[in-house]
Amino acid sequence: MRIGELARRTGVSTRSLRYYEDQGLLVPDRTPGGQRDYPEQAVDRVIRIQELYAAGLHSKKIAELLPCMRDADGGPSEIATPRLVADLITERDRIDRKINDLVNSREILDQVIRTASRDTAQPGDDLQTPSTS
Amino acid sequence: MRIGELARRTGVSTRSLRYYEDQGLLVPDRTPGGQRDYPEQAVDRVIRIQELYAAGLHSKKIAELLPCMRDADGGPSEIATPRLVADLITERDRIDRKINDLVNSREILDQVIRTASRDTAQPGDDLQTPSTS
DNA sequence: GTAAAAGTTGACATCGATGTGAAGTTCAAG
DNA sequence: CTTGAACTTCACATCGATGTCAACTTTTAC
Repeated sequence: MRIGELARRTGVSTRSLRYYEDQGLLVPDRTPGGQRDYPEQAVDRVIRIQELYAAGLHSKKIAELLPCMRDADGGPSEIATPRLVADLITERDRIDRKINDLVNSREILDQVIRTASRDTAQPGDDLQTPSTS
Repeated sequence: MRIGELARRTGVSTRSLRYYEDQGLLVPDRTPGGQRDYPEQAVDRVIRIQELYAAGLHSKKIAELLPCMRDADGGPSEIATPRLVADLITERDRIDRKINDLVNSREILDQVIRTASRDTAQPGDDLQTPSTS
């Protein structure tokens, strides 16, 4: 498929898709005319890339990581080098800390919300507060 | 206390502390000579500010939020306006999504780590993988 | 009083994914 | 063949907290 369709189907801008190529994350074939031609499998990959970006990984680390992940089409996945594994463990720890921070901040926010909701509640207000789970 | 001590005690750079003042997050008194003079309570506040930054809130939102939080010294906390509460609920939802994303990514990372550890394990390697909790 | 340490303001730099706009090319449909 | 949509490359802009450097002032210690 061409870049426009991939963008539509993943919700990622064409600008970003080209950037991913630049970073070596997703290198498509080219049509005779020079346009990008992505395989069906690119959709999943783009989504995975976005997830890893969301986790705070940088392009370079993602580029190293991707070949070590089993693709949906089951290509042979490379084995991470000890060097990469060490990096990933560092990242995992960072993510763990981040999750803890977020849970903590969420609690803080929620407390303010609950306080305000209690103190300003009007008859008919919905008093439900979503559970933390 | 002066800015250097506050920086040392919170682990936040003096640059950032001045920036917080600029954003109206933490406005200290001044000594006759013009130097910043922070109350003891500033330590807690700086930490809280950092937590909120870590949660992805921007200065402006934090500035609105801070007066609504009960201080350690128990000053009277303002009640959040309905407008702010709506914003905070949006932020809380965003944080919830972010937490879910992170947990997901953590799992992905962990899988690669576990796979590599299994496939490259040497006699004597520590096979423990920290639990997700 | 003098020097060093710590403070002040102001300006400019950084990082990295993404937005945006220009100028030109390819593709698809009439 | 022609037209417009979709694509190409290239360049520059953005956002926001923080780093960094310069020139100057205040505080502290001797």
